[in-house]
Amino acid sequence: MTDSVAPTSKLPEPGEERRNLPLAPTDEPHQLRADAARNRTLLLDAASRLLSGCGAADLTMESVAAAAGVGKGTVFRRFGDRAGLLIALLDHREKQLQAAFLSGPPPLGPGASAAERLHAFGPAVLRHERDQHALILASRTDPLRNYAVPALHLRINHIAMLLRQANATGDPELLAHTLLGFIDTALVHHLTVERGMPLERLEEAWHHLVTRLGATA
Amino acid sequence: MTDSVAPTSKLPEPGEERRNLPLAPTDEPHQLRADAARNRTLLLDAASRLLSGCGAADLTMESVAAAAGVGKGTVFRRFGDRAGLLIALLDHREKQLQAAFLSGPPPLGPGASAAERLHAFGPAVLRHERDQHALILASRTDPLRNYAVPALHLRINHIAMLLRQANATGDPELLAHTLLGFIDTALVHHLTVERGMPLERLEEAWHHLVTRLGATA
DNA sequence: AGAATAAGTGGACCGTGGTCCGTTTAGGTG
DNA sequence: CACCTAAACGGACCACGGTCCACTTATTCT
Repeated sequence: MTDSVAPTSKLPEPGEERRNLPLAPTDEPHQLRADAARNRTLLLDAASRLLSGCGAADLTMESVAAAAGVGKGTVFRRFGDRAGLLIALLDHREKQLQAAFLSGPPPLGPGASAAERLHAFGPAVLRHERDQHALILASRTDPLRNYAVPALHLRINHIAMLLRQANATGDPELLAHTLLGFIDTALVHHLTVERGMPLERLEEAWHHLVTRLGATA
Repeated sequence: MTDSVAPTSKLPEPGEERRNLPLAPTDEPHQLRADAARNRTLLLDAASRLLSGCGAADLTMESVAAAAGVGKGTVFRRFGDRAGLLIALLDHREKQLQAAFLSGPPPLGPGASAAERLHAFGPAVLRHERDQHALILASRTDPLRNYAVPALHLRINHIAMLLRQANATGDPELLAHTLLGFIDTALVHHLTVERGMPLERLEEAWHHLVTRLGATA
């Protein structure tokens, strides 16, 4: 679980909502000092451990700090804020999914046609997110923050690329946003859990969408 | 400026359903006691006034209570939490938009074809939300909360209805979610403000989407 | 009218996220 | 090795959202 994460971002206060962050491209690739790196994994481990014993909502920054044997200030210095910590936690698990659609076997990975890969993408994400929904939802404090998460960019670019390969009509980037919006954790959770909609219905709708939007003119 | 807010409101909601969440504060129109109703408008007015003097992020519950001349507990009793207050504030302004697409003049309102109304809907919402984005984003603390807001249900049902009228293929409700997802405030703000995308590009993409998804089989 | 009761009120109180700043330490340099 | 600097640390501290509960008041009932 030694993966990188944004060290922090300036926390704005005066104006109003978040400014246009320079969009931390790759996470914190800046090599940390030895003790800092050690504490970082200590913290992530502690958080992960605590998380398996209580809901994400009950995870307090102080308890994580204590469990890791460091001061509270250290947690904030490293992860910026609570959401930052949770996102760092998610980032690690996300990598497995990324590997699957970037370089895994068809139909998700290369080797299948663009259309096939698009069709396979929805269900794959749907299932992946279902397992992580508690963490993901807990990490969404600021609605704009999502768009700063590198993992999302990767998905957008991936889908946009597949759409181009499939010769879809329209704006690939915006179509990608549309498709990803449909399998967004919050929406999916609302529909399946709160509204009791079967997952199959969502998957079917996904295929319909892909067929409609990804079709060649 | 300080707009006096309707004390309360029950909007006729077609297809009212689920209720497994701790009752959204906005939909408790069940007649309040006289003093409570008075304090409610006092609070909304105070909040609105304070908001025009500072960003939504700086609005504290205590300051609203003080400005309205009531205790802090009263604010929470009435609106549940901070998001509830902000949503109540938005709800009032939202009604104008609702009137426009429910009973206003074509092409947004009845009188135009379903397809025309769908095409007109996107730009209308896009503009409406642009004005309110600060408040809207500030009210989005809990990602699932959005789906409990009555205004969203109204939009969903409206779009789904238009899609049916237009004989669109696929699942009308899920298509409605897809379309609305594309014009979600957070996404639009991200694309236009943080990414500098011109609004026209979004509108164009909207028309493309509607054409693609709303088309008769 | 007065009694009964449900609804509303306010502010002390608490927990947690987030900040601040004086202190400590890693690790490079001569 | 001694020294120096930037990075990291920790925990006191603060502000704000949210809860609680003893008290007040509107409304209904007889």
